[in-house]
Amino acid sequence: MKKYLPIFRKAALFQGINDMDLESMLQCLSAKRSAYQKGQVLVQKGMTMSSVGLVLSGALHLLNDDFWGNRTILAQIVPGELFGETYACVQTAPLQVTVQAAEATEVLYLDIRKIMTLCTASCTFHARLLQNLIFVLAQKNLLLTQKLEHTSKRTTRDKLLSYLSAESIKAGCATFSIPFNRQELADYLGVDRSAMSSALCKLRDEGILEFQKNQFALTHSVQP
Amino acid sequence: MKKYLPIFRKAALFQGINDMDLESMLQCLSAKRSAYQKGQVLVQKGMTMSSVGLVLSGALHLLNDDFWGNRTILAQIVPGELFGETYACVQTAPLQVTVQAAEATEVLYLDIRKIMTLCTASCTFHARLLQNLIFVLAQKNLLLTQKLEHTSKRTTRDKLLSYLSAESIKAGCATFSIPFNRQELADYLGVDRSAMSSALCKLRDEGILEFQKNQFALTHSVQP
DNA sequence: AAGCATCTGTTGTTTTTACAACAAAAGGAG
DNA sequence: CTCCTTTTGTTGTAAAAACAACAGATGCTT
Repeated sequence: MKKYLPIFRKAALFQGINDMDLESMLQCLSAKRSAYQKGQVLVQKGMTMSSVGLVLSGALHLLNDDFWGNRTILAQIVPGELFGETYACVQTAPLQVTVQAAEATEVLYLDIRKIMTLCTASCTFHARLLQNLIFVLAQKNLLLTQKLEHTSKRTTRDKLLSYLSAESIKAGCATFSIPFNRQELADYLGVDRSAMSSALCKLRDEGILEFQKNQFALTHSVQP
Repeated sequence: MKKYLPIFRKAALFQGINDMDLESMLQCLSAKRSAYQKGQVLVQKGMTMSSVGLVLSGALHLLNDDFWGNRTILAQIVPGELFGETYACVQTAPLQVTVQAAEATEVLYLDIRKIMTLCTASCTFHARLLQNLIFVLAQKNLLLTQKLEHTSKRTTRDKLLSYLSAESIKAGCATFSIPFNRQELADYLGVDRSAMSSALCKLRDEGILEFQKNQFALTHSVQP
């Protein structure tokens, strides 16, 4: 593991931790190494992660393939960087992305539970505060990722369907209300209000959804 | 402060912390309360934050106004939720958003340094690990926010200018290279590759930028 | 109830995009 | 060097969006 010291030294996760501490820490965290070939999929969209991945060599791509096969690169992960930390911190959330090796890549996996649990319970609620902050940041990550998933759709229609079906799923009900008026929704989706209004009414005319004010109902199951 | 207990109980930041601990903790963290009127701006884009804001009542909007006045609502913050935590955790990063009161709103500010510093130094590098994880998550937040800023532009041309000028600033140099080929860049920006290629060449013909392969140079200062 | 401001839907025009199909350039392997 | 693959640029067409201007609906205040 020593040959990766240059990577560890520049890794954000290990800043301020010296080489000696590092080695014992890696054992303590039960770090495990894996290697992948170019194009190989490390984790599939929809799965969950219980550990954080640290790229040792090569590069990864975070991909978002939609239903029709449009592929969006959300990010590129290079040596020293992490992936999956958001989903490891919010284990109830299934991966919204697929992780693929952009080239031959080595990865070090660290168990998130061992990272989060402070050895000595010195100041209980202060430690809890840090854990909560981590959770908040990870969840905000998810919100941003979700918004990106909506706004990355090519047409206003698809942006609407992506957003509304996500809201529907979140509400656990075909009928739901949204926290935006039309102008705010248009701003959120990054589109023109009047064009969005047209698209909305067209969807209603096609019988795909119903609405009045900010109460919506998806009447057909639609692939976002 | 007791009247906000229902808010505190459902606030993600305070999960797993009981009411008694909470009160002493708030003093320990030197929490400070402020009130705002509808439409009032709490923090302006470009500033920095040294504390985290917790909304007690009302609602906030995170706004992104671009150079020409197009306004995007990045998020809505309701009671119990935080704002500014990303920028408080990465204090070198100036706010990319403006925080505005969507209605009359009360906010509780918590000093981030007091949150991050564990009272007893029990397991030094483990605590450091948590701090680093927080930093990583906050920075990923920034990356997602930046991508959103690019992709929320209405035209391919503006998306390109937004992205390239950001890369230029990041490189600290008018000439810089990007980590994508054309197809990957198009995927990242969520646009069609060939249309993007056209837009790129048009910008070159107009003398706004030069490029060969993934080496770019902005020849005029352009407002993204 | 009347008046006013805000929100929402409608329509037509212009601009921009996605898409497709192809041509040119660059890079690698034998 | 030549063949082959990948990448990048070009062009034309059909679809979609932005924009602007307006009309109807809704809600609030007086």
